Amino acid sequence: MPELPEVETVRNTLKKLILNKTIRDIDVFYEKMIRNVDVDTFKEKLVNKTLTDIRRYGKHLVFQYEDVLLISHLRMEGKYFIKDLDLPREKHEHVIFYFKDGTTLRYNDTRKFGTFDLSTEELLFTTSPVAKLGYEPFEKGLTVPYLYKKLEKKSIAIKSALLDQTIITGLGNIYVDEVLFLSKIHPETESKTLTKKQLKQVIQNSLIVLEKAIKLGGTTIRSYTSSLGVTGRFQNELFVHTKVGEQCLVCNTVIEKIKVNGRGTYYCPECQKKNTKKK
DNA sequence: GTGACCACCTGGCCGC
DNA sequence: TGCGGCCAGGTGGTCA
Repeated sequence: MPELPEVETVRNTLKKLILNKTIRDIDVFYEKMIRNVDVDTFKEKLVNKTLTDIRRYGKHLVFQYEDVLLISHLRMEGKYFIKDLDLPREKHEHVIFYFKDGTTLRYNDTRKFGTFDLSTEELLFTTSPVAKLGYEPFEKGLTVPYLYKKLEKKSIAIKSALLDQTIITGLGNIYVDEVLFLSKIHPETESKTLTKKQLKQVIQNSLIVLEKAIKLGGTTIRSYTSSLGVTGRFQNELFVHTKVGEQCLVCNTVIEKIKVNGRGTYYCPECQKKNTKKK
């Protein structure tokens, strides 16, 4: 599923291919995807607008169409494809943007989980989905004191806390497993018991994992593919995620899979121990 | 304020 | 072969 590195790959690919294109028309085949406006308003605001930039905040893509911002979240299986006008619509293409040059941008989403919101520069950081996001690992604001403050009263598992986009934005199920492995922290460890040294490890390893994943184009597990079928190579670098039954590359212990708050979670029971003392 | 649970949605897989 | 049930999971909403 697309996480921050995959979304960054999509952004870079789309930026090369559709920047400066002007929308002629839009077809919406699954109206529930458009969240904060009705479909008529959605079209009215975007038609005849030219794409001037594509930004990314966490896992959200923000298409800047002059004064209108189109916020797209790919959720589980969202993908963009650029196709010629005359190609027939495929089964899971739910939104099609028709450009004036005869090409189309098609949003394809098998599970229909993806979302679109409209916003403006003024409202982006106050009322849009982007406004709720915490710091990305790349941002200077993500510091040990910040994370300590956010977690000091939380009894939830650290795995759940790192998936909370209002604390750290950009980490998803795959990368949280990898970050916790590299940090030698058991995924069920109570968040408030983490030491500052461990939090430092979490921040450093988040940065390492995400930077490497972006460099390799993200992770291709099951369905994820970025625009035009570009696939990532980070799955070859995974230590624990999806490795259940395989030996840990560090200590040779068999990797286990558990559920943490309903999420499939992979870890090494030898390398990743729960904290025994409160800090 | 916090945390647990559920709904959203469909394809793939498994057992019968 | 066909069918039913379960699983996958990011996010938002609800409820205790």
